[in-house]
Amino acid sequence: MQFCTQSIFPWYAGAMTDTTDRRSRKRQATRQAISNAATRLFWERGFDAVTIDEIAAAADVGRMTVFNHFPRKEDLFFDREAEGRELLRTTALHREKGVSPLEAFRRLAHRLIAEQAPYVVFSAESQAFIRTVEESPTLKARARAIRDELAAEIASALIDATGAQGADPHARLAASLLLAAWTTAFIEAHRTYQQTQSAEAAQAQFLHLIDRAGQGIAVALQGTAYA
Amino acid sequence: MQFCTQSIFPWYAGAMTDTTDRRSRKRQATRQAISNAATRLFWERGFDAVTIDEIAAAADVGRMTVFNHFPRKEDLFFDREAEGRELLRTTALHREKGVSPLEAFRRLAHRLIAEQAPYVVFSAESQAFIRTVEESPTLKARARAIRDELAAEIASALIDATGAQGADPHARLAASLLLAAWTTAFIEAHRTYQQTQSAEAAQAQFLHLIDRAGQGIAVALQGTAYA
DNA sequence: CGGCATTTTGGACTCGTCATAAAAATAGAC
DNA sequence: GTCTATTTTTATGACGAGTCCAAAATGCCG
Repeated sequence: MQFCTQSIFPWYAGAMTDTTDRRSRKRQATRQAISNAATRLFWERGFDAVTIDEIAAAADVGRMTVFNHFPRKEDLFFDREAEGRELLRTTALHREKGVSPLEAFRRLAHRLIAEQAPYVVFSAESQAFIRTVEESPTLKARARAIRDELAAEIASALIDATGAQGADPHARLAASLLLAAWTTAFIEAHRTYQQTQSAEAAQAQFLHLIDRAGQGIAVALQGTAYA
Repeated sequence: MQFCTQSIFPWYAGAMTDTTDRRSRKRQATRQAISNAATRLFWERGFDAVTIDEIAAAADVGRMTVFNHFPRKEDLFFDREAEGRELLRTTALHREKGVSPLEAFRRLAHRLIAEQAPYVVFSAESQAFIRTVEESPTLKARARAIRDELAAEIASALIDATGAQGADPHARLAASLLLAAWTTAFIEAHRTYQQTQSAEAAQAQFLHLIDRAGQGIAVALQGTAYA
């Protein structure tokens, strides 16, 4: 598990790959050791101030082993991409009858908040997480890249979900607006939390912006299969 | 002038800094030489395949001189940030009476298309420009960063333009949605151009998406000073 | 010409990333 | 248990972007 999982979302730790044989278990163990060491160091000194060599040394492992498990340094920090991607895709695909994809995403936001899902938790720890990202140009760049990857995923999911023909530009517009809205809602909610130290206020801000943007995007996508 | 200016928007070349004394002139000359060399090499082999050393050698200049004029390698490619930023800011600030900021941006899009402004030109050359960016992870990352910088600029301009108090989250939501819409419109228009080889079709696609998104964003920002 | 500021330059250094090959650990077959 | 094949780890070396620093070249002005 990586920084964000360990520090912010501890309840997700461990047990995600089948560890049948000893080889897989050992591999997972070293991976874990590397991630733990990286997490601790990042937490102590920030992302950019920690070198791969230090992580390797702290994990008592060769430098190449680190790259073996985590192709990029940023992968030691952001590790929940796949899950988020999957969540978004299933939201678009498996939805109740008569609910538009856009409405499904709006409801997802409300559900995540209601369930206190890790993605939309506002706490001192999540604040530290945000700050760590903000302080590192590398992590900010990666965050932007992930945002675009998620937008592409949503666009593809929208096309798959509706089977719309020739409406790809609209799907990509919808995805782009959706991601922009979610990102902004998330950031602004965190800003609110930082100012008020109230998780409730932050959640309210998040949902307020999601709903506002949702209404607008629905109008923008009027006449398409997505709204 | 850099890659995009020289190759895509040649009519903007030259004459942007006052060259009173010989020192400034020489400095500008070396800067130009570096940029020209970089432009040619990027054009020939793509961005990532060219090293700073090669650029320096081609410009007959020391390696450090390159970094002296262009702090990052990407700055040799993207050089029109400031102008775009200024254009967006003035659009938000100096607009006709009774025209909302959002509507001002919509009209700007139509005006740029009508004037065949460099930003929204669709041609074989602009296509090559896009392709060069797409093929380089570094340039894609920089493009994303610029997008965020422009969004921040718009948000600040919106706040300045309306003098709205305590509505900053809405301003940032508006800016974020606006930039997402423009980016998508631009990309989709280029995609259309690539498929149809018709600049008219591309322009139509661009304006269609801008207008669609514009209507939606107006709804999203209903009740604020921005819509 | 000679002092002064700016610009240019070379060299050494850090860090992330990649390629390669060797070494170590492990699983399976006998 | 031993041998072999596969996987995993490791060391080494290289490359390129970016930074620091001190020295050298260049233009400016008295």
